[in-house]
Amino acid sequence: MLEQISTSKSEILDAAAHCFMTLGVESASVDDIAAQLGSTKGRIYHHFPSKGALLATVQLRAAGFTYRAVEGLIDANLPAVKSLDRMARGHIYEVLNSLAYHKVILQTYTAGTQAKKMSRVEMDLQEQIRTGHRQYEMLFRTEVARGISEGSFQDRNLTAAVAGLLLVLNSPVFWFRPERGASQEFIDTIARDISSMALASLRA
Amino acid sequence: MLEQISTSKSEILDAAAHCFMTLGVESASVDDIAAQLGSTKGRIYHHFPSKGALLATVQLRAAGFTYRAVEGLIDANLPAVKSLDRMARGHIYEVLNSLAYHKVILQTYTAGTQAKKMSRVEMDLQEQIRTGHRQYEMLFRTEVARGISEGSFQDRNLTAAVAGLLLVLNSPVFWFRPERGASQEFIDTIARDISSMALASLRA
Amino acid sequence: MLEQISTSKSEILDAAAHCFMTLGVESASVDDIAAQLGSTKGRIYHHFPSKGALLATVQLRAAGFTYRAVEGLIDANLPAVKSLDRMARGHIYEVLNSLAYHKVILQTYTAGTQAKKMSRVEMDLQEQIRTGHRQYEMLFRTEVARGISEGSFQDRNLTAAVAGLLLVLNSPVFWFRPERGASQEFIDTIARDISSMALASLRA
Amino acid sequence: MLEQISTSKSEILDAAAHCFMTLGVESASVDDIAAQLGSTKGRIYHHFPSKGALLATVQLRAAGFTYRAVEGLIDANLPAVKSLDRMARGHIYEVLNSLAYHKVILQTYTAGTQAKKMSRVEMDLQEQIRTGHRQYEMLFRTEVARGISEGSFQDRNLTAAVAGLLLVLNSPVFWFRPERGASQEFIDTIARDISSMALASLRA
DNA sequence: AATGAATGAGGTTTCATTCAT
DNA sequence: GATGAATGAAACCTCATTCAT
Repeated sequence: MLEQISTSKSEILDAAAHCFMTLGVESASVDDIAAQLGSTKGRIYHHFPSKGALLATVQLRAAGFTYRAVEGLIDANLPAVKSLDRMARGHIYEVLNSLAYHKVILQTYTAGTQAKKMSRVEMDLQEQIRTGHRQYEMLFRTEVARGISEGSFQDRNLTAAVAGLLLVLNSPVFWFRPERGASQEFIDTIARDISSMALASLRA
Repeated sequence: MLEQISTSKSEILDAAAHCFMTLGVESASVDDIAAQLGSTKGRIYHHFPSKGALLATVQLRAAGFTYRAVEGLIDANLPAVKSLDRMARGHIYEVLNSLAYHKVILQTYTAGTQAKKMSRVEMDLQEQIRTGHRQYEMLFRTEVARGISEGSFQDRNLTAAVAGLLLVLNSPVFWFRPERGASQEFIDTIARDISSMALASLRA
Repeated sequence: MLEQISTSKSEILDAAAHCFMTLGVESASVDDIAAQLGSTKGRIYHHFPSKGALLATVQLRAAGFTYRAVEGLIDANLPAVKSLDRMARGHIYEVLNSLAYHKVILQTYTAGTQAKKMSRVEMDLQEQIRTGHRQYEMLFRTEVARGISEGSFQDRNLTAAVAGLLLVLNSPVFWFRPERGASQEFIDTIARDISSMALASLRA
Repeated sequence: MLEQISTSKSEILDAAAHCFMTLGVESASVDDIAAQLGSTKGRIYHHFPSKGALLATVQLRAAGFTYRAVEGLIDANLPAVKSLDRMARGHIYEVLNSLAYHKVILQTYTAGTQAKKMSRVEMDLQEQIRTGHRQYEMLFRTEVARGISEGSFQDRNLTAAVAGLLLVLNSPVFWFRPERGASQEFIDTIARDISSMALASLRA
């Protein structure tokens, strides 16, 4: 899961994420991404077999970012509410930090469901993405379940509860504008408030 | 603001909303919409000057749906929590009822912000949409503010609180599948639970 | 040749000439002409079977304008140079007077030669136009020939000489801007100078 | 101003000029040009951003042809009449030599003036064209002015005189048919006669 | 590793024309 | 006499992709 990625590839992924974010996944052309890179399409096609594969790799990377950021924050010795608060804030910081990537994920979530034809490579990547997403969700699922059994949270359908939780944690993706130059203080406030709202929605 | 819309135009809007929802706003072609209508592109272009204008009109309609549904449910005589609960449920019912339209709104929210070139007409429509959105948000903002002053809600940044609230209320758009034939009972459960979670997230 | 034309038809022809002039024959759409008229395409198609027929009728009218204006100015009793000067000025005044129509003629002259398929009606009209044009040219041809035999003009190929003469007489069509509001005095100057240059080019 | 143009680009320009000439600027489709090239539209759009830009480049090239041909023929040591005669003949030879290009120029001169919406690139090219045209006109303007001061030409409005002069020099564009295989002798005759007529029209 | 030329499929849009009313 | 809806052909343009270098 932690593939080594070359500098050139990494640059391409950053440029792609930026373009997908600013122009939209569908509107951004491979030429746009090349222009952002300051080179030509050829470079991109040398490293990625198709636009779809490039997109999928961006999504995979985004998933990896939050997974690695949150994984280490889980603390089974703390009450679930405390542990989840750490995770929630970690998630939010990471989202704000690699916003372009997470905007891309969001778009693919909301886009049409009726799949267009995909190559084999793209289907494999999509499967990896789904697996990663399930694993990430499981991190939260476990802690929410613990919170319920500890009596801190209302005993609701786990799937719905976790979905709602993650939705709120991702909410800055909808409205945060990094180009306006947010202060660290502002970011801290956001992380604290959103985490607090998200946990409040679960409370008994 | 409540323009009369001809039957033919209305049919086109429904078909467009359906296609935008199932295929995605960008992927759905004008031909797809025409096929859904069982007629030709020409019919669409006779009534709408561009795909962008058609999309904007769909969005405007979606906004009108929830506005009209919720507007009448506000009750300033009730405690804010009660009034907001009525509004929240009304919103959810309307969203589930005209799901295609709201899926479209969601997509345009998450897509790229860096405008591609728009015609005059499209810019005017976008301005109308923004205005309508602000007005709708204001309905909730007022009641949330009242709830805070009544002491029922935590005193948080209003903008963030309302944004979070509406996001949760719109969450079914992400996962609800009407094609699976939801029972009225199920719909009632959804409306109740989501409304409850949304209000819980605001509570002091 | 002097068909009676109804008021409605005449209005349509004026609107068409105006649009053809300002937008170009190809760029001007039937809708543009209808808009200029303040009515809809239907009105145009009620009176003219096709855009091509409408164009041809405009051209025919333009030809008629100059023919009728110049015809009566010929004076076989005067020296050819004098007679031609009267004709030349008459032509220029008429061109400036119905500029839109003459701009249209010019465009069809310069456009591509490889005909697109024409309906029967259009071919008939085109034939009428060619006939009219030949007749009009003949008016000048006769007088130029007389001028040569009188020794006032250089003995050159008649066709080339008349073509050159008419080209110069039509030259204001290329650059005259009626919207700048030319004074009668300016118009008189133009008519005199151009006529003088045109005749000078023939002189022995 | 003398940009180097690749072979492929040059081929495209020739094909475009040919199609614009034979079919008319508006009637000729990009597909027609591609067919003339024996390749696909894609090739054209790889080199030129739009049909308008392609057209403008053709015009620019045409302007360059005559400018370079005539520039070196000016001889301030000769009487203006002689110098202008050299220029006039040079212009005519060049026009006959690159007739397709000059037919295109003519068409754009006579077409509608009310601009349809143009991209930035096209507007820049149009500006270059206008500048080039003014410079070319200036070459003749200077010599005509000299001719007037030398007493060889009638003292008329310079703008009108030069416009008339150039119109006559361009007149073969209206009627010359290269496909009929003109002999060198015929071409020489044309150049001599037209030059003589054009200068005659200026004479005192 | 990267470029630049070229392709072809598919997209949006325009527009002359027909037709029921 | 005139309108408004609808059509279908054809236009311009975009863009993911391939390939020779």
